[in-house]
Amino acid sequence: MEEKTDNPKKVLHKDKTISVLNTMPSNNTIEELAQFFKIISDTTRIKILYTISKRKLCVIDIASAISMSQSAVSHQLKNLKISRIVKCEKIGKQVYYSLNDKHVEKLFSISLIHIEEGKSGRRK
Amino acid sequence: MEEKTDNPKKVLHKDKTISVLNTMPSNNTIEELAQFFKIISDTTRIKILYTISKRKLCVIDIASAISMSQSAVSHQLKNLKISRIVKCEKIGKQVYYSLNDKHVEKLFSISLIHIEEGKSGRRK
DNA sequence: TGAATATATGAGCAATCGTTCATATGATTA
DNA sequence: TAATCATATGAACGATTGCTCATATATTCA
Repeated sequence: MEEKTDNPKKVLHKDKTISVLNTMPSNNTIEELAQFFKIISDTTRIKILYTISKRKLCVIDIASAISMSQSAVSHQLKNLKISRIVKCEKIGKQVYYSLNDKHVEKLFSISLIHIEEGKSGRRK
Repeated sequence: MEEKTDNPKKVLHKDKTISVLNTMPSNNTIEELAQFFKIISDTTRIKILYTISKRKLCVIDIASAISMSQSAVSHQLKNLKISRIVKCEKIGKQVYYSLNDKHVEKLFSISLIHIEEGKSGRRK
């Protein structure tokens, strides 16, 4: 599961490619990076994160705010919780969810800048 | 394709959920955010981005550096190019790819911090 | 205790994704 | 021009994902 096809074939610039490997994180770290971006790459989860970014909310309020079913939201909250991006707190019958990671909002704002720049650069 | 199931059911705290909607980006923007995170949520693409982060490289050098087939890398470079995260420059037979987005490296470093913090918080 | 409410979860299904394989395209060189 | 090299691409296939539906669990309240 480490390396896929061992397919070295040819290298045009061996010296360059070797030096690149020094800055490359370990396979394990790359896998964690990918996993983290995957969790914030779904529109439902992004909406959930925005919804609870200001204050903690219970599941049906989140579902109502983003017009998704309770079940769908609950499933995604579970994923977000496993990834330690949200935390929850049970009060009576309700479970209140809130952000557990101060980095997510920063990632969103940086990425929105990226998106906006892409738009202005794409004008014809 | 805009709203999925229109399933309002009940709202426990209507005042809270309404105020949340003010900070929520448009559906279109959310979709673009999701698309952007999706493109950097694959290990092959992350490795490619790290590989070309220092200097531009041609396809087979990238493939060699990350031990993936030329075809797989070429397919993913196409995706990265469509998303405007990399740019390319043809010189003779080779096509040299490089980063087109200064934000990606920042996202990686912030995310690595998130991952590291997660690890230290998880100790028992 | 029983009904109602809030949340969680398993199964199933359609859609998306990333790879391989085969081959096409485009550029250089003998 | 023919052979070779670098890259791109379409089809196919397996794996993953996110939803719905039905139902389980847990808490409150009458």
